[in-house]
This record gives sequence, structure tokens and C-alpha cells, in this order.
Amino acid sequence: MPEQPVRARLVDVAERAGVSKATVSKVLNGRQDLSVRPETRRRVHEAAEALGYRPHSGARALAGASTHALALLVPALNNPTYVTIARGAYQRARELGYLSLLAEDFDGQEADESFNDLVQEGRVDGLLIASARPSHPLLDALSRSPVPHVFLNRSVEGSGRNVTMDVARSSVTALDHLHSLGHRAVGHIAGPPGITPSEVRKEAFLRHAEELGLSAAPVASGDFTEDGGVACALELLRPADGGTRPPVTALYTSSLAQAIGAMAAVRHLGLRIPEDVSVVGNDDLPVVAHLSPPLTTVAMPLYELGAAAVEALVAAIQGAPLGDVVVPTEPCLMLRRSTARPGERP
Amino acid sequence: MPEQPVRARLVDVAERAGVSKATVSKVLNGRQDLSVRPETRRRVHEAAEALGYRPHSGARALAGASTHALALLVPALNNPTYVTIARGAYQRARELGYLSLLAEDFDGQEADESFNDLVQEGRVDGLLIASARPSHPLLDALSRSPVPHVFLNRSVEGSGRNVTMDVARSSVTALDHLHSLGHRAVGHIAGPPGITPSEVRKEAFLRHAEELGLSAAPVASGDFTEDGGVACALELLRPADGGTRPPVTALYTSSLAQAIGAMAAVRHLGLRIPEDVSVVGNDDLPVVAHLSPPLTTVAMPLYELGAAAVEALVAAIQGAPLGDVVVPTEPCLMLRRSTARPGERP
DNA sequence: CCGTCTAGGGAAACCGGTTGACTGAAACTT
DNA sequence: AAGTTTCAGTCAACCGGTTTCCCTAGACGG
Repeated sequence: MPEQPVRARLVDVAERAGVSKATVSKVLNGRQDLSVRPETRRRVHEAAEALGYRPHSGARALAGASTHALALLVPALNNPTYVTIARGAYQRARELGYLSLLAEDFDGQEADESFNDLVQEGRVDGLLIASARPSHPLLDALSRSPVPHVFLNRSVEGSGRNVTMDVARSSVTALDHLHSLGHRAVGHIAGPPGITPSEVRKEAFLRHAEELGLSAAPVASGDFTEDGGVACALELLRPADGGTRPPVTALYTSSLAQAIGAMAAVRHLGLRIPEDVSVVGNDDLPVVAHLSPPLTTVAMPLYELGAAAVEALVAAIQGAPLGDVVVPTEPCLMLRRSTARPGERP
Repeated sequence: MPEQPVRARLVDVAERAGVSKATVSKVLNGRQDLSVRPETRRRVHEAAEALGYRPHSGARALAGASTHALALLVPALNNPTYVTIARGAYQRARELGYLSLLAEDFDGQEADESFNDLVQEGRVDGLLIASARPSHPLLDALSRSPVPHVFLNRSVEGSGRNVTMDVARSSVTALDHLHSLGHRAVGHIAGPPGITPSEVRKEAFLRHAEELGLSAAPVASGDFTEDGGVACALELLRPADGGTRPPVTALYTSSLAQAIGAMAAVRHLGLRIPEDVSVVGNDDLPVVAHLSPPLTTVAMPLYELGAAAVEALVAAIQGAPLGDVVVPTEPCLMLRRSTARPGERP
């Protein structure tokens, strides 16, 4: 009855299989620089299975091999966008034999801490960085002690290791939808300056607005939060001097939270959605279907983004050359009731 | 110019300080079983500082010491409740010299995976488990190979290691508020059966409803999601046979998402909030202030919960006896516009 | 029949910390 | 003055893997 539920070690497996530590290690890691009889190989696998053997990650890391762990740095977890990305990353990592850890990097505040805890202490083999922004302290740390990494969602120009989505396309999709409904004056609520997807979305919005010949396409920038959305919406909806009606009939926002804030602002001004103002957001999550009215959004391939970033990073760790990647899945318009022809019920 | 930004090791620090590895290790770990001159101590710290020394977590773990990492297992990260808990845990862990990792355990689906990856591979010293539920596979794994752990939010009866909030109090607070507004028939939207906070909230609701002498206090159970809220609200608001008005004038929900779903259901039925139905949710997050109408909620001390759980776990790891803990911070009513006297504008 | 080659696998040196046993010198006792 | 403490730190054996180099036996070639 003196149970000993101690972890099985490599030597235990070796002993049970009747071979040496070295052989077990090589077999389990699938190295082909060693020839073993199929029968031995089978015995080793059987013994490992029977003992529930799991290599000690620390020992492994120490011995010069990798930790088989990655870390995903996101700017804010209360933004569900990043949760979806994290899920995609976790899943794909698992399929590739890696563990994906999640760390919140409050817009650079904690970057150094995380970097130290995770990279310097040798807990991970590489970083998936979704929290990049210009002059982010992390960029410094990375150049001082290089570690494999990719940037996802928010890219770093010229790094040659960006994994992104077709963000420009999301603006085109949203604008085409609004234009086809008859909107000719559309406002865009962008994110903070310097953040890539925000910038790209804005540029694409302005470019396509011109292509469509819109009469007005004003832009306001603010935080990716509800409050940011409120402030920008109020700015964009303020009637021109002497006027009484808002200068735009539709709003297109960079984030979901901004869309929620914008809707609140529209109501606050005594305007109706979508009769007076149509609203289109980005990212599709369960909550948007239960807003009042349900929000039309552009769904982005967030899960795929996380997965693609992991693939790129793991390839890099294994020595493959790195390059920018764009997730092929196209943004997809999710039609709900927050958009309609100007002045009309949905 | 051949920079070598290689990590500084213990021996490097030792060499620079002119002492042995052992001394450095003991000094840096603040062991008092060793006497060192203050001057030596200073030299060691200086050298470590100068070299930016960070102990290799793997080596440390291997040498029998701890990894100085914990893992927090949450059932769903898109529930912002758990994000707040995670932040509290991360921060307090950091203050105690630990790193708190975050893992999503989709209601037991991934528990074994996480357990293997994190515990069996020796990446963490202990677990903070927020995803417990009856017959959760994790409970098995824990009894097979014991590892320090606490349960938070969702408790496990009789485990003697539960860290919780005064959830019963949140029901009392919500009911008192509604009662003082004149509501005498209140419905409760509970979470799935078997989940502790959900059960406790329900019991407290029923008990206090009786104490207040409410004329009706029906309960419906559903998922913690928006859709769960919709279904429960429709059930609770269905007029009695032959009747035409809903049997309750207010709804109190177990989760925030349920409240959002409930609000959507109320609107769907053509009823107004709060004139026809008042709604109170649990947990206070930025988004609730931007709903239509802004939602009255009971704010729970989630951040404190995360912090308290870490404190308890770290104490346990360091050998202290473990016991159930209740976070002392009281739930707090956040008054907004989703509640009013029955039939009245706010 | 002897030498060489190759398949199959083992021995041991690491990796970077931690820890308990141990030592040399100084200070204190008696 | 010799023995005993205390002080201040050192030595070396681990921890559990990985990896390089080496060994051995049989096959094969000549």
C-alpha cells in the first residue's frame, strides 16, 4: 500500500524496456541518426505507455533541447478577439507537440516582466507577439537577446516575420455593404495611431471610400474600448455648423467594443439604429447577436490567425526561413439588424 | 563585435563576485542557513545585477527546488469574469515571486491535457483550479498524482481548500434592492446544476425571497451564456395559463452573459426594461454601462479572489496547512438604469 | 580465413542550478 | 596554550534528460 505515484523517469522506462537511457531518448524523440530494431522500438514505446512517462520539461530544456513551449503575448484579454486567437494558437501548438502559454502584456507595461519570466528563465522556445506597437520595450529586449518570434495581428514593418489577416479587405467588405444599401456618407472609428491593423483598416477605408465616390468619409481615432467608441461616435455624428442632422448615415468601427460604445452614443443622441445611423463592427462573437439591435459585423479569421502564427513560429524554431504570412481566409460579413437603407427600417 | 548576449549563468555571477556557485545560490535565494558577510552579500547582488542574471527555471526545477510557477485553470476565457480573476492571480503571484500561467479548461475537455503538460512535465508547482465541477476528470488525476492545489470560485465540497467569495450575499444584495423598489415577484436565472457559485446563489435567492415574503420567486437554470439567459428569461416571463402579463416583474441572473441574453429576450417579447421588467446581473465590467439600458449589477471581488487564491496556494506550497478561505470584500451593488419601481421609468 | 563494415545500442559527459556535508581560520573558553 | 565554537564559505553529488563517441557482433568481401 505504500503507493508511489512518483513520476516515471527516463531510466524507469529504460529499465522496463531492457535498454539504456540513450536508446529510449532517441526512440521517443524519433531521431533517425540511430538504428534500432522495430522490435526494440516497440518495447520502448510500450514501456513508456505503461508507465505513463512524460519527460520532465526542465531536464529537457537543460540538456540543450527545447522546452516545447511557446508564449503568446496579447495586449488585453478582456478583448475577446485575443481569446479566439489564443485558442487557435493553443490548438495548433498542441498538434505540433508544443504547449502555448498565454501572457497579458498591458500595452508594454509588462513586456519586460514577461520577457524575463518566460524567455530569460528559459521557459519557452519562442514568442508569439500580438501586442507590438512602435517603440515597444519588447523590441529592444528582443534585439538584445534574440529568441525566435513572430508578430501576429499587429505587425512590425520590415521585420519579415508578420502573420496577419486581410484587414484591408474587411474595410472593403463593410463599405461595399453600406454603399450597396445606399449610404454615401460613412464615418470610420479607427483605433489608436501606430497600431497596424488599425492603420491598415483606416487606409483601406479611405481608399475604397474614394473608389466608391462617397460624398464624405470622416475618420476619428480612439481607444479600442467602449469609451473610445463613444467619444469617436459623438465626434463623427456632430452636425456641421448650423446643421441639425449628423453628417454621416453610417459608422464602421475598428473593434467590437468600439461598436458597442458607438451604439450607446447614437442612442444617447436620440438617434435610432439603423433608421438614422447604421453601424458595422469588426469581429463576430456571440454577444453581438444579443445587442439591441443585433450588430452587423465583419467576422475575421482569428482562430486561423492564431494557428498560422504558431505554424510559422514552430517552423522558424526548427530552422526554416521566416517570411511574412497572410491568413488566406477572407473576412466575412455577418448581416444583422444594425444596418439598413438610410432612413428605413431593416 | 562578436557579441555574445548569452544568458548569464550562476557560475558567471560567482566568478564576477569572487565566490563559489553555492554561495551565490544561497545568497540569492535568501537562505539563512548560511552566514555571509554583508559585504560579500552585496558583491553577489551587484554581480547578479550587472550581468542581468536570471536563474534558469528548468535547472532550478531539476535541482529539486520549485519552478516558481503556478497554473490557473479556467473554464472559459471569453467569460471576462475569469480574466479579472486571472489578473488578480498574476499580480499577487508576481509579488510573491511566482509566475502565474493561464490555461483554458473547456469544462473538463482539456483538463487531462493541461494536467499532463503542466504538472506531469514539471512546469508548475501548483494549480489554481477555477474549472471544478462534479466528477471532473481533474479530480481523478489529482488523487493519482497529488500536487498542491486550491479551488477557487467553484468549490469542491469537503476538499478543505476552497477559496470563494460571499456569493450568497450577492443574491441578498440584489433581492434587497429589487424589494426596496417594490418588486414582489422576482425570477432568478441560475447557472447549470452542480456548479457551486450557481447553487449557492440560487439557495440564497430562495431563502432570502422567503425572508422578504415575496409572492413568487421562480428559478430557471441554464448555461452561463447569452443563449442560456434567453432561454431562461423566456421561461420565467411566460404568462401563466390564461394570463397575459408575465408572472414576475424582475429578473436576477447568475452571470453577466445571461443578463445580456435576458435583456434581449425581454425586448423580443415586446416588453420594456425597466418599466415592464427590471434586470440585475452579476459582475461589473465596462461593457454593462454601454448596454441599452445600462445594466444594474452586483460587482463581485474577482480580482481579490484571484489574489487570495494565489496566497493560499503559495502558503500551501511552503508547507502551511490549508483551509477554506472566503474573500472578505463584500459584493457591491452598481446601480444603473435597468432597474426601477415596477411600471415606472427609472 | 581474416579484415572491414554496418547495424544496434551503451557509457558517460554534459546542461545550470541546489543542498547538505565539510573545512580553514578566527574568536572564545577554561 | 590547547580545545571548542562560530563564522564564512567551498565541494561535490545530485536532479532527469540529450548527445557524442565508442563498442560489439555478425555480415560481407576478398
